[in-house]
Amino acid sequence: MDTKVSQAVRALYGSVDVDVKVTRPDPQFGDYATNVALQLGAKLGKNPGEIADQLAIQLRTDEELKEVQVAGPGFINIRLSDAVLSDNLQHILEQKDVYGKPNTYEDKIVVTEYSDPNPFKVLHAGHLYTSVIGDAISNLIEHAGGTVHRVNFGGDVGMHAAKTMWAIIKRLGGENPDGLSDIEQSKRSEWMAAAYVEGTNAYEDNEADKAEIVALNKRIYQLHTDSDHESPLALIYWTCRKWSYDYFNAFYDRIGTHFEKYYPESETAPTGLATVLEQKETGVYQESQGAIVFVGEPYDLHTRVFVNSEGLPTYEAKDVGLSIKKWADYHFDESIIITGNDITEYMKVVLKSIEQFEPELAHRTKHFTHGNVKLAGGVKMSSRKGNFLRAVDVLDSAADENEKAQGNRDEAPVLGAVKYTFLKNRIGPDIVFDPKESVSIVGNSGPYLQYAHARAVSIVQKASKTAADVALGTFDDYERSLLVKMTEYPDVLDSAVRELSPHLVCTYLYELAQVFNRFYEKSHVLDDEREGVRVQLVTAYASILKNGLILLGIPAPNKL
RNA sequence: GCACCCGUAGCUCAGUGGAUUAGAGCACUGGUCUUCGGAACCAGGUGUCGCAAGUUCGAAUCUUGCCGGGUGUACCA
Repeated sequence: MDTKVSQAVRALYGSVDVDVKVTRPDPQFGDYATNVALQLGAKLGKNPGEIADQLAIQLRTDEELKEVQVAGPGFINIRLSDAVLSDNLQHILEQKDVYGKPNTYEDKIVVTEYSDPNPFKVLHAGHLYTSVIGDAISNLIEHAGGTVHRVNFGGDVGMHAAKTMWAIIKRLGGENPDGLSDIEQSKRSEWMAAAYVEGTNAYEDNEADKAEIVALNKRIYQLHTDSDHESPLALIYWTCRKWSYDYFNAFYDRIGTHFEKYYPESETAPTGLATVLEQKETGVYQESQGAIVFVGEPYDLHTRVFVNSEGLPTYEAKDVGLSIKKWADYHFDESIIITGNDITEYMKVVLKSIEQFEPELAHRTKHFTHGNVKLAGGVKMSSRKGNFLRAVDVLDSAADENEKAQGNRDEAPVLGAVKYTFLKNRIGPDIVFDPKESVSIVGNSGPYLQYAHARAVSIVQKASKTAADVALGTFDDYERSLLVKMTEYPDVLDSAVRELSPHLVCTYLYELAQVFNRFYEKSHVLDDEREGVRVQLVTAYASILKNGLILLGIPAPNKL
């Protein structure tokens, strides 16, 4: 449609520099609309209404357009002919699940990094949120032709690990690895989460404990440097570290996310440290007050510590190491790091420092941020106080809700409800989550769409007529509005990929389902004289719904 | 203090690099249908689009200044 309008403009006004924009207006106005005449009016100093009239005359010569009307100060509203819509329907049916596939990332290698939980800590609602977001974005890029490598970065060393380990050792009555066998498998993650809280409180409240934790932190780094898997401390550390990864993997299995690679900080730290020390010689990093920093002020950023005065790499250096490792492992065209927006400024400093010695790497790296999950009523989550939402709490409350309504504990609608709740909003602002209200299973929700899909599939399976039985010809109003809505899908995907905005897909699918439900309410499919046509419409509709849901990471079973 | 993000219906949010009458869901009230699978459909809104200026034929959308909330700002991650 862009092309058609552009051609009409060129035919009448030559090569005017104008940004031809075609939108999808309210269906009562048309299938498409453009305000190009208003733009031209301003540019050429003519009456926009007259320009619109002339363009309309030009466009009416196109047989593929059924209606071209001028409205208001110079908008042009356009409707497609039924013949074109028939072609579109055939196209959807033939292409099936690849209908509307954009090629934005064709032949591109993309590394997406998200979720990033820390071993020795609990998975909270924020990890679930960022995992769902990261997954949907990865899916979108993949669908647009990219080769996507999903990776996960996590702190298996550092103060949080030391805090947890300190409390664990205390609970074991010393560095006594045998005591770990008393902890039941199902209790392990909770037990470690409690140890983290205990260690954090000790660190904040007691100077002597704090000193012990700081010392323990260094010893844990040393375990890695020495490849120590034998000493009592090492046995405790490696066992608990494995418990954490088991816990993560079980969780990712449950939500259907799979990472190709974990980058534990213990592996990126040495690379990061070495790089920072090396680049200190070239002047990228500087010594300051016993630490090694990157001075950000010349770039309108702030100064951050990369190696602390103990000689240990901070998160900054570990991130430098991570970037270098990812670059070496994948030689990506684009690296997308998806995190909360609280580290936006931090990441700018890290990337700016990398840009000094590895510009190509920095330029190909994109930091994409989302808001934080907040509890309703402005309650702040605090792991210390224990009033935070664990990731499993969110899933379990959705499961309870679903059981109340449907009487079963199927996971598909639970994932649908949770993921859709997280994805339907624009990525950026904080999202408010009310554990009591839980997640929605009616209205604009995942289960609504899953159900809509299952119902459509069920109808198709019962149909006796197929596409071949009927000539398409013309469409009635309900058929037509469904079909027009379906032709919008490629545009939606294109925007969603360009803007990495899964919520555009959510909004669209919901609107599509609403249009379908209106059609469905008024138009009988089976045993109707128009069964052949309608079955095709329902088939195409189901394939788009399924495609969209899968892109969002939401299961779309044929039966619920 | 400085930097960045966010203020749209009672609540949670859409609103595409400007436009035809600012829209959904939830909640509330009423209705539809002897279900092609009711997780449905239909009807019901007097919203200071945070406030105020500015630019324009036209601003929720762009600019500036305020107000309010959040986050970040050197040895945590």
